Order: sequence, then C-alpha cells, then structure tokens
Amino acid sequence: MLDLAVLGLLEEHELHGYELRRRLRDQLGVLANVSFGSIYPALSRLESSGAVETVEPGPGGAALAPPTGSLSGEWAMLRARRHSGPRGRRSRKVYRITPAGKQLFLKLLSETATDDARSFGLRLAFARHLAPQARLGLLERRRAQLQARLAEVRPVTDSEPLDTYTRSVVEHTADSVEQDIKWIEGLIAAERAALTTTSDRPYRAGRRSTTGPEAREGGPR
Amino acid sequence: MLDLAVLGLLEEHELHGYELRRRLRDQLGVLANVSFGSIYPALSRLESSGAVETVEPGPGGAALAPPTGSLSGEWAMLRARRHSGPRGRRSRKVYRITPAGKQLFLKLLSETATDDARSFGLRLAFARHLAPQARLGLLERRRAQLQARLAEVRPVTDSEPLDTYTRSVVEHTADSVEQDIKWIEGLIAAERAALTTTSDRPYRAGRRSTTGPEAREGGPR
DNA sequence: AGCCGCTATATCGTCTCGATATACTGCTCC
DNA sequence: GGAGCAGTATATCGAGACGATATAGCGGCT
Repeated sequence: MLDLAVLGLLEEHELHGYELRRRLRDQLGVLANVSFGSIYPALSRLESSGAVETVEPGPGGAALAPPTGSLSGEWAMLRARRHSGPRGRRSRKVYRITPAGKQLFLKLLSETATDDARSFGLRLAFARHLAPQARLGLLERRRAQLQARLAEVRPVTDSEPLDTYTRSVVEHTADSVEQDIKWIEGLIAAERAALTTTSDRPYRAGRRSTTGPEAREGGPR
Repeated sequence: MLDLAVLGLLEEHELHGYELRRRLRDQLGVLANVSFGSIYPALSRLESSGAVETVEPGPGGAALAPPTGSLSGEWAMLRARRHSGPRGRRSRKVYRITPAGKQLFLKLLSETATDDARSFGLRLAFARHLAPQARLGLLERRRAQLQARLAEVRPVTDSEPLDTYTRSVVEHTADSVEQDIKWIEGLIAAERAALTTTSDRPYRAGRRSTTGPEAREGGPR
C-alpha cells in the first residue's frame, strides 16, 4: 500500500524519504502517521525492484530536493550543504520514479481491491491518473462496501443490549460510515455529470484544478 | 491491541476464536476485519503467557459455547457434536480468562497510549471497567490528539494547491476528524455531568442512549 | 453423488509499526 | 563561547497484523 503512495508522490517530484513522509502526512489526510520504519524499507524495496532510482547529485543539480551544488572531496558527493531552502540537514537520498515504476503505479492503482479507508483514500487521491470509467468503478465499489458494512453494523445497533460505551462506539462508527457514503455519493454524482456533459474531453486535466466536475456541491471547504 | 480486545470480550463470556471474531466484527464497530491470522496467534500468545486458558469440556458442560456433552471415543473430547444452537461445526477450543488475564486486561486498558481510532474505540468500548476519572482522562487525551491532527491538516487544506481528488480526500478527512471531536465532546460533557451530580454512586450506569450528552444515566445494562 | 457454503482452526510470508541508534546543524540560554 | 536542545535525515530491529491458503466436518441442494 505504501508502494502505491510513494510511487504516486514520486510521479510528481523527485523526493527523499523525510519529505515523502511529510507529504504523506499532510497532503494525504488518510494515512497520516506512516512511520519511517515503513518508508525506508518501502523505498529500498522499490529501488531493488527497479521501480525507483536514486538521483545522483551530479553537476547541474536536480530540481527540487538536492543541494545547490559546488561540492568537493571524495564523499562530499553524498552531502548536502548550504542548502538554499530549509535549514541544515544530513545527507539525503533523493529518489526518482522510473518508467517501470510508472507502469507499476498504474497497475497498483487500478488492480488491487479497495479494502479499507486508507487504501481507498489513497487511490482516490491519485484518481486523476485513472480513466473516467475506472474512477467511477472505484467509487461505486467503495460505496457498495460501505453499504455492506452499514448493513452489518446497523442491526446490531438497535437489537442486542450493549453497554453504553460500547453502544456509543458502534453508533458513532455507523454514523461515520453513513457520512462516508454521502461523500462518495456526491463524488459519484459529480463524476457522472462530468461524464455526460463532456464525453470526449481528454481526462488528464492535469494542472491544478478547482476544476473537476464542478467540485462536488457546496462552496470551499 | 488485539490482546486487549480478546481479553475484554473474554471478560464477559468464555468464547472460541470464531465467535470472538464475529463479536469483534459487529459488537465493536471499530476494528471490524480482524483476520483469523491475527486472532489465533493472539490466543496462543495469551494462553502461553497464562492470561487465558482453554476450557475442558468435562462433565457438566460449560455455559456458552462448549458441547452439551455425551461424548465417547478417545479423541471425542475435542469434538463438538449435536450442538443445541447453530448447525454443524468442527471441534472448538473454548477460552476462558484467568485472574492474571483480568489483571493484564486492566493494565492494558489504562496504560497504553491512545493512538489511533482503532485502539481508542476499543478502549472506549471497555470504558465501563475504568474509574470515572480515568475515563475522563481517556476522552480528553483523545480530544487533544484529534485537535492536534486537525490543526495539522487544516492549514494544508486551504493553502497548497492540490488536485481536486486529493483535496476532496483531505477535506473529508478533516470533516471526519471534526465529527469525531464533537462526538468526544458530547461524551466528555455527559461524563462530567455524571461525575458532579452523582458523585458517590457506583459508576456502572449503563442503559441505552440515543447517544449524545445527557443520555447515559438511567438503569441497568 | 458431487458440490457448495458455513463453521472452525491453523500457518506462512509480507508489510507496518514503534522504538531506537546514528549523524549533522543551527539556535537558545546560561 | 560552548553546552545542550531541537530539528532534519537515514537506517535497523522485533513484534504484531493482515491476507492468502490449507485443512476439516457437516448439512443441504440439485
């Protein structure tokens, strides 16, 4: 699951582990709290499978993360000094996605089951890489899952005699699932609208957006 | 985390793995989806550490899960046949909590950090085993965590330019967190009310609720 | 007669997590 | 002015959770 997340972020910029984690935390609300104990192994894994490669900070200095250049000494190549942006740091390994990685990314994105909230949220966050009907499929599968979940929990809520606290937890869980369903339904509606009105537009959209299918109902945030 | 869940359920009834899983799924809305690949190892772990023991289906037949008795043959002792309730099944191992287990349960319940939604939900579901002020502490810690989380996510939401889908995910996550905070705050209010009005009553309380503040007072479980 | 589906337990490999160690830099505070 | 703390950065390890899979008995359906 982390593989997908890492590849998705690397799809846009080349990044190093620490920054990757930061973005995972606040750019992708779901799966905050990914630990370094997950990220670094994931990166090694992806590197040894050829989906990702480290960026050599050679002359010309790469775009985002690497140092501004002008290094000397035999191991200085691995050091980042006097960095333009943020403050002092240790040597970094900047990763870049490879063509094989891009392929793997698309495969992971479409293929795997839409299990839990985390992996669904992740997939949705990268949904712009999906064809419109695949996107719709993703949303509808998720809705079905949530409805099934609700059907499973609801009966319990108002039949079995539960302890107050337990009951409160179950009820709140059910409410959250209902919220989620409404959200998904809004997205589905927007998606369908976009599908019918502009049936031939290329789906990359790209660019920032605000675009979307008139961004799911109401105003900002 | 599963240890706590298992002990908590075993605190009420003796149960076997399969049933344990069922209850985990629909009695504790959070952490549905616990797999058998987690439960059985957890039970073995707990058994070998003496927190739990298997119930021998001796004469007199135990209460809930074990067979009704009348077995023969040398290994028939491990078989459940002609069970009164549900239909045919395979041999079961029914587990019971030990005094050491009860102690461990209380330790796990109060001690560990209130990290994620899962483990918080779990702790709250068993909150009746906690003293009122410990309960309040649990709720307040959780609230603080959620608020911190929100403060972390919110700024991102309305500053950085994100892709539509990504943005939607982040916003929905933030909304969910807000919901959660409201829920917790309701619980805190109710808890405080119970604490001030009936400062000496035993803290078992119980009773259904229709949730929310007020709620929680009335009669037996 | 064969097969499906449900109850039930068990194991295996892979992934994730949390704790911990290491390294370097810049800032604050005494 | 230098000691120590806080922040940036990578890495490893053990423990636990998950998903897939195997096994097994039983009942019912066709």
